[in-house]
Amino acid sequence: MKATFGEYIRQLRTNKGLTLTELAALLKLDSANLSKIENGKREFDEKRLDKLANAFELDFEKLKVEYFGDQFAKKMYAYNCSSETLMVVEEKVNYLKSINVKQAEIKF
Amino acid sequence: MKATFGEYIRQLRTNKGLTLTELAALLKLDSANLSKIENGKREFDEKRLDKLANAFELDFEKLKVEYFGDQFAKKMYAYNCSSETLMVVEEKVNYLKSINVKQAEIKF
DNA sequence: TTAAATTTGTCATTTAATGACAAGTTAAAT
DNA sequence: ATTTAACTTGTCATTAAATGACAAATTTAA
Repeated sequence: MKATFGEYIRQLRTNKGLTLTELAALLKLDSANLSKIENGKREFDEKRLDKLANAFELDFEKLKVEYFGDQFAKKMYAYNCSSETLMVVEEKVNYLKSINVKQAEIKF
Repeated sequence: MKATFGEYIRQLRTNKGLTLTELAALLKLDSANLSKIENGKREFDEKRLDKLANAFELDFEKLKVEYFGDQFAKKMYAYNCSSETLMVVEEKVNYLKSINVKQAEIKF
């Protein structure tokens, strides 16, 4: 998906023929703020990801990819992080997993 | 670098034979809070990345990779994001570059 | 055993995120 | 052209999260 998260939501919404007010109601937020979200002027609150998934019957795992992918990309772009950053993320995720495994082993 | 950002700082610090109090002074923060940072109980504030780079004569670009890599990895791990997320990040960074989104204010 | 170093707990303060609503603009329909 | 719904923008009070500060407890090393 080559778009910001805001653009992604707008696409979903317009495809389904919903107005800002209608979708905002489903997401339990103000239509003015949803407008800002779609236009990249506010962040979508991760607490509403489940409501978004329900509204459009989306696979939640894929939605997370879209959402967090957007978040990380914005930061990387804003701070001009080299693409090497992503390799390091992969390493570090594995490291965190390995530590967690060790902790779990100690428990039992 | 296979470690959390806190572990990374601790390594730098102990290699140089500094105490928490000494490094904390260089970073303009409380030694108790630096301890929490090294132990992963608080976040290192990005406003201090420059001070950290100075304290240890680090390449700033590499430090950013380490720092943001850590941040993203923690989130990915906490939310169990699939590794596909990183592909999406790459796509989205390119997308942001292509549409030349106005850069956020960068503090360093 | 004692002094320095580190860790932990707590809380007031600062800072950022959010909700809410008014006012403005755009777009479509008649 | 006027009206109406849809959308955008601006602002501000409130809420929630991050941070600073310091006391107290624990660990480490001399």
